[in-house]
Amino acid sequence: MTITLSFEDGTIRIAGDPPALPFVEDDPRSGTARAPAHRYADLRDALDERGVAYDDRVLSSAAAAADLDLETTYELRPYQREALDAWRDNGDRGVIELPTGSGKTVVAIGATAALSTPTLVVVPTIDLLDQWGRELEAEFGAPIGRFGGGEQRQERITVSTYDSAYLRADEVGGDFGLVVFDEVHHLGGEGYRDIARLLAAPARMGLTATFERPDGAHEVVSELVGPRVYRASADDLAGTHLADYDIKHIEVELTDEERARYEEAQGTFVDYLRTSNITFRSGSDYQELVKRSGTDPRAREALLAKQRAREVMMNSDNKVSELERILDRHRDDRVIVFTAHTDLVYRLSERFLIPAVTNETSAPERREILSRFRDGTYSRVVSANVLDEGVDVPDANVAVVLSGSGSEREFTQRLGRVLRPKDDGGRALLYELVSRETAEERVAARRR
DNA sequence: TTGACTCAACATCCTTTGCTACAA
DNA sequence: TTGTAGGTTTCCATGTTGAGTCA
Repeated sequence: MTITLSFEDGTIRIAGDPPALPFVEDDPRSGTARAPAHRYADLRDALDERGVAYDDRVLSSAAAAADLDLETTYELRPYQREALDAWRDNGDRGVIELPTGSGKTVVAIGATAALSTPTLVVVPTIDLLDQWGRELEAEFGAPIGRFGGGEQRQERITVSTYDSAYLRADEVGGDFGLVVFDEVHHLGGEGYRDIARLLAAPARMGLTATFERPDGAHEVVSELVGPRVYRASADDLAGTHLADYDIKHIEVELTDEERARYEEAQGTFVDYLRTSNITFRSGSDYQELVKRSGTDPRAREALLAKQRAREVMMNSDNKVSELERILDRHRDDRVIVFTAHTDLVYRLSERFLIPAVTNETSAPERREILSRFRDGTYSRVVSANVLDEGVDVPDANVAVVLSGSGSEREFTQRLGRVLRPKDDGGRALLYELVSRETAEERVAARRR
């Protein structure tokens, strides 16, 4: 009896009598065997290896028959070519790690053209949905489908948000031969990883500037998309394809009043740790404290105190004074200011008359501000985390990080905002402001 | 079509003191 | 002996996004 493979609700249905394979399970309800859709390529390999004949109906007729005959006019830069080759050598699977501004999109376009198969591109934001849509349309001269932002139109090349892909993967999972995950580190999220599980696409490409995740979930991404096959850092490309840069680390003192508030709050936190048998041996022990805070008022008070201490050290007055000096020094430059708190964003915006972009800024207003930043009407902009990722931010040459998390990813993304090569060949500059003798010194050390 | 709202999901959040098991 | 990695799980707060609903 011949084996027949087909796609059904995010799984591969295997009718007939398949050999025992570790990822194939019996499905008593349908009387057939099933494998998770993402194992499609493995399944075919295993059957081929055993010389088992099978009728493959997994990819919908459109996807299976399609030779889109795509061509790209892009001339790949040497590192882009190497990345694409490494990905192809790994059986059209794997993650490519390239810094912001180095042209990750171009590599994906190269892959799409090379495979000429129906392609799904998954992106985290609507902004990126639009950008990819425009770029693919211009490059291939074909209509580009969209899942997300109020549209649900499928084409042979379709761009989707992670959220819409999550909602539709079990239904359209058999329609694409190639899937590209932009900012693929998001795929490690508990829910999003199901997207990759429900798609049958044998060819998979992940793109990111920061592959590794502090919670280790990049291992899951490796399983679902493939291992990291190529990596170039900002340092590798600085001076040639990206701007050279300097990082200036500036320490500021807390005022007496801030110091008192900081010590009081931080003391409350540390005291609780000392008296409650909570040890911080590894990062996730913080979760233990959070859990306790649900039932233990003292734990809750300790966390709130920690929150207050963080606010004091991150938003200290002397950082604002220091920013004033920096802005003065860089009158003729294009400056992006980053903070960790929206309150501070608005304070800075009022005091220095800088346009602010936060999550509360409406989409049209945000477009307006960024467009004026692009054409030079505005030379400065201040934001919390909105501009870190997934937004097309016009190039700047000076970044000021007033405060941030210990996340290496956040830091890399912020640095990436100033790394596009400068017309005059000038260097980019990132200022990092840190309150002396506070936990912020550790935080800053951790992110690098 | 728009704008406002709600909701769910994701990400970060972190410190000293030395437990325990195991590998080099 | 010395050095290093190990195991556990649902939520204090803030910032951000996309989807969905309704006027």
